[in-house]
Amino acid sequence: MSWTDERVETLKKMWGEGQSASQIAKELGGVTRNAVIGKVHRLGLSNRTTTSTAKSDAKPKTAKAEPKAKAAPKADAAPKAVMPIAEPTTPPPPPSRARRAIIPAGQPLPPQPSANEISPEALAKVSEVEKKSKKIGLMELTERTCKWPVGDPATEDFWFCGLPVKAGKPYCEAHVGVAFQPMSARRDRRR
DNA sequence: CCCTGATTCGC
DNA sequence: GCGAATCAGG
Repeated sequence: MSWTDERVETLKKMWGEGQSASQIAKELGGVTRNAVIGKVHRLGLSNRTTTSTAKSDAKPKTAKAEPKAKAAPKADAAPKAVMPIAEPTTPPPPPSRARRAIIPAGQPLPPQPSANEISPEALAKVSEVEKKSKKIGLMELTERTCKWPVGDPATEDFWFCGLPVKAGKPYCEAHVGVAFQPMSARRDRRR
């Protein structure tokens, strides 16, 4: 496969949307995530503030025998005024509601943690995922199983999602979606 | 172990 | 220009 205009455009679009390289690669097909990343770099639209591997130190196998004199470390302590973009997530509502089990088993309490008004799409996705969930018990939770609780802790109708977590996060992709709101779709909660 | 992006370098 | 191999981090 080659990088046709269309493909490049899809790449740009998805990358812009914050899609991961692997997702993009999967979408495009015929390419690996490496190819995608490589292309992204060549296109110049790389840094998206992610795995800030701002290391200028990459040592490939074949050590380049270039005793390059290291540039003197900049003494300019640029006062990085990083600030704004740091409020993207809203980790409010997840799960674990240690509610007193005084609730009539199987009655009125579907109030899923965040079933308020998260993005409908996200919720829909969650519902979908719940069907596929492994329905694992507390004991089966591991470092990489989604720890999103499903059902009512007060009943037998309770389990954990158990799907593979999304790199680093405690939940699977779908649940990360509802746990970490992008910050929009959240305004307007005035009662 | 899973995933992520970043970089290098032979092609 | 391309992307596998590799690196580095979560």
